[in-house]
Amino acid sequence: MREFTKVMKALSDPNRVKIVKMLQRRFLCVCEIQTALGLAQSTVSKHLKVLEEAGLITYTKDGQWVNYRPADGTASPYASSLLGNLRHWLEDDEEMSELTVRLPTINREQIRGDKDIRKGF
Amino acid sequence: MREFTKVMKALSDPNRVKIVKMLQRRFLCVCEIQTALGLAQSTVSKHLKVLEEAGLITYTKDGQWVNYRPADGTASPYASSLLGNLRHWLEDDEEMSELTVRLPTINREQIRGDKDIRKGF
DNA sequence: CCTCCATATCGTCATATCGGAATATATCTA
DNA sequence: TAGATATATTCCGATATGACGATATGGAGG
Repeated sequence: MREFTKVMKALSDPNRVKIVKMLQRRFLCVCEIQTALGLAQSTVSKHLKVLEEAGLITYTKDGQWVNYRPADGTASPYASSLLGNLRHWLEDDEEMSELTVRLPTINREQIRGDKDIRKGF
Repeated sequence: MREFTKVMKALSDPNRVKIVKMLQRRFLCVCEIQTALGLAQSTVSKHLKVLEEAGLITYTKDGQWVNYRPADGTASPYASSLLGNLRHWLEDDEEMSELTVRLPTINREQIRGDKDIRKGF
């Protein structure tokens, strides 16, 4: 029961659903997700933890970056099923469409560059 | 998006999941659900409203009673899909098993009788 | 070792949620 | 109509959630 409700709760927040669906297009680091959603870095980090503990996503570390991607489904059958459905669900959602268009323009190098600009370099 | 997260949120509470799965066995009135779950009547009524607004359950009035049952699925494709999965999901769940055993012993006439006993009749 | 960068964690605030008691509403019955 | 019953709604308190800023951690490179 707890395992099931944990997956439901993880997917009951729009921003977390967006994260999952973005990751189904390509793996992303925290700062890329932060840029895409326009949230504080700490907020994104907590959302990712919730999704990971529900068995919906996983990650691998690559130097200073942490790359998140959808879980393979071995962690939770409920997560696995929902991940399958989410591949086609919400494809016509307006908020998601906008994100999907912007996603290819977002990358970690660009983000670093933007920060330098803000600092006056 | 909102339609989807509403279904997820509705199913993120253990008591609401129990209600849905009980209704998949047979239709129930509010007082029967109240007895099964051991919650206050107002609490059950509120849970039922959340489930109904998510498109997961529906009801018909029968005199003073309101009979709740699973929705037919036309309201929400997300609700419909989850209802399908919930028919087999959590069948081995311990909390659900206990409920399933007790469910046949619960009926509205018995509940009315119990109240009279408490009042000293 | 020191600094920078990406990420995680902590503290805090506003709001949402779940629970119950009390009350309102609606229906059946005497 | 009056009273009893079933359900819905309202009010309130305790806790959970989501947001942010500030701080801690950990790796990369000088």
